[in-house]
Amino acid sequence: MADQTDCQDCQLRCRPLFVPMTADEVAFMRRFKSGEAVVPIGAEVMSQGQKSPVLQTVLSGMAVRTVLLEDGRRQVISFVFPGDLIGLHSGLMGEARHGVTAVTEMTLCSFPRGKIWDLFTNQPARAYDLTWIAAVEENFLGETVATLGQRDAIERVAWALVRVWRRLVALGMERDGAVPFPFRQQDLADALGLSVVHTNRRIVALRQAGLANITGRRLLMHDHARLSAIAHLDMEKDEVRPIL
Amino acid sequence: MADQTDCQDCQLRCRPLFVPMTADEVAFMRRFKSGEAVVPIGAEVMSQGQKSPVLQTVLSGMAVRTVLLEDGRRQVISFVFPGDLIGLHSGLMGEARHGVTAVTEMTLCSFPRGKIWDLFTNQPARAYDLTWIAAVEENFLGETVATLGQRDAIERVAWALVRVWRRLVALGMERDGAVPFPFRQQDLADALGLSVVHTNRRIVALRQAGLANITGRRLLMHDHARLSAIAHLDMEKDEVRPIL
DNA sequence: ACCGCGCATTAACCTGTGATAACCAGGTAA
DNA sequence: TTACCTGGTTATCACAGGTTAATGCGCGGT
Repeated sequence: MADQTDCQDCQLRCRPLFVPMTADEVAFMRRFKSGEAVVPIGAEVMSQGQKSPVLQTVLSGMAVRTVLLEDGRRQVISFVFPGDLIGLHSGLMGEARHGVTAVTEMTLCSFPRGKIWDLFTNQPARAYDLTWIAAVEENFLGETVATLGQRDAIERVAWALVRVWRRLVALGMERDGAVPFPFRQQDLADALGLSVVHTNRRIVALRQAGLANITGRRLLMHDHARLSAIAHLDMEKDEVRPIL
Repeated sequence: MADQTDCQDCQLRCRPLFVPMTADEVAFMRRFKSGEAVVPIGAEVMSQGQKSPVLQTVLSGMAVRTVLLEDGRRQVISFVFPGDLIGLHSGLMGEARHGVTAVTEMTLCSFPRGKIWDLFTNQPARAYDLTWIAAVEENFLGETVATLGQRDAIERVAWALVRVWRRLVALGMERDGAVPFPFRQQDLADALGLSVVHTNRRIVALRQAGLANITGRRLLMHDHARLSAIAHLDMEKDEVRPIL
């Protein structure tokens, strides 16, 4: 395991996006961590309807959280980025109600499910953070519901692009006005409740308006302010959040 | 405060819908509880954008959780029923991103925000439950996103009615094949991302098909199985959940 | 250098839902 | 009794977005 990241040296958790950990917490996480997993592009990190034996924090790579419907359609619940936690639901409740599929190769930091109780009894601060993470996620889903329920197509697409952009910028992944964008237009469409065709129409419109552009697996942001205005997202600084 | 419910005698938490509490937990909750609040019909339990000094469990009555958009439109994020927790977000993170408005008179069991930390340090089992509650809620919002993103109007309406029905039945509120339904069609429409007019068209269709009927602030369920099929909800037993 | 395949893009056509508006039923205030 | 208000119902018409299908294009494989 010489190639694994020691929590002590973990670059990810030091990003300003995340709440800093105390030395004590880092020490606990090192004991809590059971290993790392590498997931190839396109593979399922977690399958809908199954129990997951682990809780995982994304160290690198991206994924989509999806619900598969009986009739074959799917809904992308959310995009998954480095720092996000996977498996909390299935960890606490029974089986997972959604699946997680990697859209790039990913490395995951694994924590055994059996030790969660240990975390609650011995590390109240970490338990608090875990709840906080769940609350952040719930909050975000609330915004998603509002977007799908009330916004029209251009607004939805703009919203998704700005959300992805801001998150990756906060992670320090921006280079020359662009961030990685490994998602397909089909993923975007499934996330926004639109058809691929119409999603494409709207993306083209944004491109022609000179606001943003998706090309070569990258998202180029030309006018963050105007796009945010279309998305009805204010320009406030994103809040920090805990990381496991 | 002679008219307040003692946690010891609380009928609500004894419903089979909820995970039973140990005597020790009940004792803690009695100390944790700071009082009760009665909210009149139509009043705001919590306002969007404000800090809430308390965490509250609904003892009786119902509400809608809503997000107000700049342009005056609103999205109903979810309906709130007895046993639900209000204020977790604003309790952990800063201010609330959504508001809660009573659609009937409500009684709420209040817990001071300042004691949350106490809960995490001294009652790990209760802290675990709190996280569990957050996860259940998040899970439900995921289902909501899938519904708004992928379902058409009839399916959405059916979904909402079945969800409300099952929850109230689990709470023992069913009488003669009907449960209280204090929400307006406008609330339903705002929850499902439909116009009131179209929501009404679909409700009428369900009524004429003899599946369900909303009348006199009550929901009559005539064919739970068929309505569930339309809503793409399977007939499995609802899981239990913790209550604070 | 050519083939094949997954994605993006465009076009033509169709439909579910929204917007508007008018009307109705029941509750309540005077 | 009347007037008024809230919430539900119905009809008409327009359009955002869905559906289908054909075309283009870049890239890895042979």
